[in-house]
Amino acid sequence: MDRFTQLCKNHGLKITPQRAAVYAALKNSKEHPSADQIHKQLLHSFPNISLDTVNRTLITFARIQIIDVVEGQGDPRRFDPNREDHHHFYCLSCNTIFDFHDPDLEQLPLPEEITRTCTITGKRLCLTGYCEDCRQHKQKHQPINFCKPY
Amino acid sequence: MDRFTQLCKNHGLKITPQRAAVYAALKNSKEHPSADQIHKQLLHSFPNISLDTVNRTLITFARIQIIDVVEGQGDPRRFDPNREDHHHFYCLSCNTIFDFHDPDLEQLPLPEEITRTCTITGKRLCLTGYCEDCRQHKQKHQPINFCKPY
DNA sequence: TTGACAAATAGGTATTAATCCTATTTAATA
DNA sequence: TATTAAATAGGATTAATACCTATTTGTCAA
Repeated sequence: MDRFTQLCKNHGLKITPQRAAVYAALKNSKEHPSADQIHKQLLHSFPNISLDTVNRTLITFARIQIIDVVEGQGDPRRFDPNREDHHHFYCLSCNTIFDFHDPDLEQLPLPEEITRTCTITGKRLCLTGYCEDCRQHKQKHQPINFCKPY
Repeated sequence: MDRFTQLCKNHGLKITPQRAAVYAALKNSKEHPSADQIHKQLLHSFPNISLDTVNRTLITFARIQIIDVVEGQGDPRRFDPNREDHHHFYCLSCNTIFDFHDPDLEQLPLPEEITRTCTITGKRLCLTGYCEDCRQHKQKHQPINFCKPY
């Protein structure tokens, strides 16, 4: 039994050709693709596969924590008036984002390969979890995005 | 001349009552609000202000780097098959996200106040900038989101 | 102070991403 | 192989965002 089959069985998910194809497509990608990109790619092998199935399947995978949603994405755009060096904590329950500072982190040198090859214009540590108010009342919002837990 | 007026003048922007109100509303907020939230709030003082104006104004402010867009948000949702500890570099030009590892960062203790009061389920450093391929050809996509530069 | 002009706005329309709805199909189980 | 719950396709809906254009308004120079 392959790994994907095992994962589905562990979570009571049926093993469908569509699911296997979505999983394989994402696993083989280094692009951090969108549902739409995966859908377009799979249309070659599954001419009738729907975008909804692809999106729903990806979200299912994120909920059972076999893949992740890239942080923040898929949510309405939010703005930040604070231009000082700071970092973000995202509460998965109430969607609050609060700022924090971390002088140690600001000092931390970045990997040499990146500083050598790329131009860096911004740096932010993104923590996810449950804030002080919400830690007792988890899953109020059944977060899909930017979630480790579900 | 107040700070907002100064910033607008520096960038050749006209000082309009709408802009001043949007700027003040965001500056006074700790909520990392969306355009829609700011729009609703401003309707009390500007009964005719349009959502487009609020959104456009916020994006203008982000372009001149007096505010920021919260990382990732506003873009179509993208997925990540990599469940190991890793971090993300976002290229502002080609929209590539690539993974990198940083053992030092993984070791770094987080601020005690956060670990004491919150439950942390995820940790990711998000770097923005221009990747090796794009550093010569900046601004190909005129990034709005997650941008320091414009 | 006023006139000219470019820039910004309002409000309607269009587009895009994401989700919902429901009839049909399918995988799992006995 | 029959049953049943789960999953899918495909169309419809919603929500966020961007576009379009006539009108208004800051700005600047006379």
